[in-house]
Amino acid sequence: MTLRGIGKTFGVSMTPAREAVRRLVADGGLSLSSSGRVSTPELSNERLEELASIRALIEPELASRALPRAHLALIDRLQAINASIAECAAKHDDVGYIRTNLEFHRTLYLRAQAPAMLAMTETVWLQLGPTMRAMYARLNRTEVPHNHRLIVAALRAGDEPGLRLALRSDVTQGLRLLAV
Amino acid sequence: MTLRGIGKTFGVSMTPAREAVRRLVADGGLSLSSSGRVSTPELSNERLEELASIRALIEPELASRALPRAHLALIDRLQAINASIAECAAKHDDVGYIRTNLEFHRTLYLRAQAPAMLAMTETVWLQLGPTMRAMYARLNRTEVPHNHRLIVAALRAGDEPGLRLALRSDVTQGLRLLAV
DNA sequence: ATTGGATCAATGTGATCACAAAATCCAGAA
DNA sequence: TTCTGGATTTTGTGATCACATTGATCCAAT
Repeated sequence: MTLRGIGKTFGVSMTPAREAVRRLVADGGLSLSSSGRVSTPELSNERLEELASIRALIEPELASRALPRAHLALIDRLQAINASIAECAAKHDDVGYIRTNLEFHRTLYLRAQAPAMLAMTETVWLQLGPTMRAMYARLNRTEVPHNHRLIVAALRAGDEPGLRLALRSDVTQGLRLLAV
Repeated sequence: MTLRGIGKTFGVSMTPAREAVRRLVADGGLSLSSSGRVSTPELSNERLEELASIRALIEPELASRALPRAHLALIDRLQAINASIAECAAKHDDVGYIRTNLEFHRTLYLRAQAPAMLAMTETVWLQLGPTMRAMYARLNRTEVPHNHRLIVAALRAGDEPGLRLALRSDVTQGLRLLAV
């Protein structure tokens, strides 16, 4: 990927392309080598564990804050997203699976009215992006994650401890698969 | 603050200055209005509470991870930093107080070997920067925070629950002062 | 055929320019 | 004195350029 190429792709000059790339680098979504060349960052196992821990810390908190504001329409919408996830899993559409999976989380967290936490979480997602992609590719999921159903159930029941636990499991589950 | 002015200050052109500013904006340290003008972001009480919550979530975790690696030299160094904090407090040097205060935390967290968490925490600090400045200015501290002494004591004793509690208190203490 | 270096193309960085939009300023009138 | 409206300056954005550095390619010698 070259700056000039990116610029030409989007019909702009080098300057905006450079700025966008630098922002991605600043957020950790891309890493730039010593010579300024960009590449997808290689995540060590330690860093992965760290990022998963951050998710495990923040996302249950976001869910807790969303819980009192979660009305029925939201829960139904989450269930619909789960259906989409199942669909992607059936079609072996990895990138769709990941995208709808994150959409599930984001939809829930948007209700938390905590933009800073959400932004932080999305930064972590961005950094996990390439690795998640590689991970789910060799996983061959075939159904919606069990924890997502637990999350919806806990929301319906207003069960905060159960919600936090389900989220923690859902978030750290991916790591366990990679630790093999 | 103008881009051209910043560039001239550092002896560079507009381009690097612009890039630096945009990076600060991306990290939340500055906010840019609709017309691209930069300004120090106005933190609402809700956002402040949120940022404090993030600190309360991540920083005890960082301290926990640093605890098993904390040798005596580190603890002595933390105590020395506490002395510096007391010095700044005595001289009513607000910005020095804040800086050494954060240096205390960063010194501890560096031992955690968790760069992603540390980066995340520093992002939060960056966002809190202007508000902390205003807060401590009208506070007129005169001595080192009690919680810092508790932190050092917990480190010496290897008391993880105490360490987490002390950190949580130290981090959320500032918020309480502002909620007045 | 392989390897070594030398040349060359390509890319990122920083500077400068043109332009549009926004802010400031100044004059004039109520 | 204060408000208003236009003119001027300022400022951010995007484009283009010059340059240094890096990676690649190619040719020659073993």
